[in-house]
Amino acid sequence: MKRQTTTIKDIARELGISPSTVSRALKDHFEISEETKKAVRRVAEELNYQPNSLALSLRYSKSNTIGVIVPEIVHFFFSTVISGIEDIAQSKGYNVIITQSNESVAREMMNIQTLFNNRVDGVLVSLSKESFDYTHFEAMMQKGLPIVFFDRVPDTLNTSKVTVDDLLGGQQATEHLIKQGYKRIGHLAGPKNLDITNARLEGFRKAHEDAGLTVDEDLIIYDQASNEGEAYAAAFELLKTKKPDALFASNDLAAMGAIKAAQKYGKNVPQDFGVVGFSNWQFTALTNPSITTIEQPGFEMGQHAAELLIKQIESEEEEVSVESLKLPTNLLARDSSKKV
Amino acid sequence: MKRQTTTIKDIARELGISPSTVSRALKDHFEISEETKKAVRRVAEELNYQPNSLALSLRYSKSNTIGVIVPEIVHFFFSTVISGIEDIAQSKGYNVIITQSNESVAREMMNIQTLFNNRVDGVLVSLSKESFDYTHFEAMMQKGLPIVFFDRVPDTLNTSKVTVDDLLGGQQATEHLIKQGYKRIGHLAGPKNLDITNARLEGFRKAHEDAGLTVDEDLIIYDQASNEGEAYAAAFELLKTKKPDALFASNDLAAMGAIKAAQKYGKNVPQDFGVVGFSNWQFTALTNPSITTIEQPGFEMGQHAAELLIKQIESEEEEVSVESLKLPTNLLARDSSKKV
DNA sequence: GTCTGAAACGCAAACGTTTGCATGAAAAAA
DNA sequence: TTTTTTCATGCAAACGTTTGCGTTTCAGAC
Repeated sequence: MKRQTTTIKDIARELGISPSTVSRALKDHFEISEETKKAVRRVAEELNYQPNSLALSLRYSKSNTIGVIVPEIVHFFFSTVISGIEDIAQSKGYNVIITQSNESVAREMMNIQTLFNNRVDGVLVSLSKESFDYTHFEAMMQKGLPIVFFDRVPDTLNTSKVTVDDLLGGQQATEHLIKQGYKRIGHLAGPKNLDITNARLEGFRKAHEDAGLTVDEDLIIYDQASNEGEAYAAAFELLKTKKPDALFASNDLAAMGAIKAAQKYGKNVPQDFGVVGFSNWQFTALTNPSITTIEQPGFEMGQHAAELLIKQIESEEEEVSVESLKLPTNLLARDSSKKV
Repeated sequence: MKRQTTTIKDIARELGISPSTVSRALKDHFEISEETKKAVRRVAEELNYQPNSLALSLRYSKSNTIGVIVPEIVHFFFSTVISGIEDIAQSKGYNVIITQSNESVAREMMNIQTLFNNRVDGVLVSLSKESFDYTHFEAMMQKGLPIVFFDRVPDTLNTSKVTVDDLLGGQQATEHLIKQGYKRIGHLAGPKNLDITNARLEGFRKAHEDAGLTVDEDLIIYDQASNEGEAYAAAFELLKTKKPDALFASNDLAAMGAIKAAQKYGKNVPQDFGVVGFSNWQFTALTNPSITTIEQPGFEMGQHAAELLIKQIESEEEEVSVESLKLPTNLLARDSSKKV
């Protein structure tokens, strides 16, 4: 079935004038007479004229579209960020094309290429787990494609990024546990090579330091937190051998595993064992006990990233301005850590 | 910063031939000599030529882009559907533009208009809660824009739709409870005006009928299931007055509320009170007890909807073929209903 | 020598819009 | 009346690509 649209030419034909006059009339150009303008507007209304964005994009070499590459859409945090992106984009007249890398660099490279070929005005990226090499992004940036990274950002590339203040988050979590009166606090950390792992750990240390406590290195377990079962096992082992009385887990799933381990071990959460997670996944408010966690401002992150990108797109200047934003985290104190 | 791209003209200039020859050479046209083809391919490679999709879209009046309108992205089910859409779209060479209605008709109308103006080849829609009038969609369809609805579909419009078999789901949930030995099963239903509410309720009745049981109408509560607290109150009240020994909730949040109410009331879940939810939200596997629920195949729904749409887009025929798909649900038996 | 035919390529229009410049008519000034 | 000015509109090119049709060139047939 053919798409039925009315173009400027149709209006022109209808009125017996030229397309250029119609174009100008619609833009309220001063050189067009009131009469003609009125007639054009009337016919445009009648035929329900809608400008063809494709033609405009070609003409101006600007598509008013921004591309997004996320590891996966089905993820509370990422979908929240996307929602924030969509919010700003919408308000500034941009469309949003979503692609997912599924944590694969190969797919990521395909995506950025496709987006480029589709002439998006800029791209927002959160890296896949496999991405340690950033040359595919660099190449695009050299061709003049504005890119802003968020959450999972490249360490070396000189580019705009928006992240969460993981150090602060780690600090808030730990500080909270200390204030609640827990003494031997363990940490289920992420993989050692990730920036966020180290930042959260640093926050963990800083909170101890600020409270005049020393960190027992044996209570820090790396890379056993990628899912609930793994965390359960690690926490159980830790309970048996090192006798912690609280645990700061680097994500909420791990926190859940830790709680179950503690309960299995015979501890009462939170009375004799406190747990704090990270990310504020939806389920944390629903479990029993509900889980204390660190809220990451995903929506705001999307908004800021989109704003930064659009600013860059619409900037007249030759050299791009590089800005880095670190958004503050927020402690959500729930039942899993309320000793009193 | 100007975007730096190479066009067919650049290649033509470089070789001193005409753009048309370059175009044909790149498409391996038979009227172009081997020599020229080779030269063109070499230069195209050198200059890293990438065809301008915008120009192609304009030329062919086809953008290879499909639009999506969902109530909200930050929702496990919808993001799963989107993921399925993206999967098919990607494999068939389409881009996906995402918009959200935020449950507002006004926004929905804006979105469909924007998508149309951006010349998407077709649109996938899940209705907002406010959408009882479908004229804005009808208008677009009359203009030749293919639309396929999914999940929340219009009852009257003659169009392709993909839904979940809610009747089957309600039946599976209820049947399961009956088989587990529960006798007085209540139902926290959705709003009365929704199709899904009635379908699930019908399944609830059918299961009773099949088992030779009669439904106690007093055990059916409408529209008290939109969040956890509401469901908690409704379930508690029901427990006090009507003494059910099990509850089929029309969504997982409500199931959670019902579990908490039952526990508060002194019941042991699942020993003396069984609960089944609907949707298989992520948290249902993590709670204590884990929640038995009905799995809705969101990813497959996205895939099917996208396939239907693309088929319609690429169909040569004048009149669109209307297809309705009902996807089977699946019972996930967990702890909240395992009496034995 | 002219003619035919095939091979290889170029011209120009088209998709829908914008915009610098030219053109036309009418009104005002000479 | 002629010239200048003003006002309103049209022409054509451009964005990048494709494609029907025409043109050029050259080899071979007559």
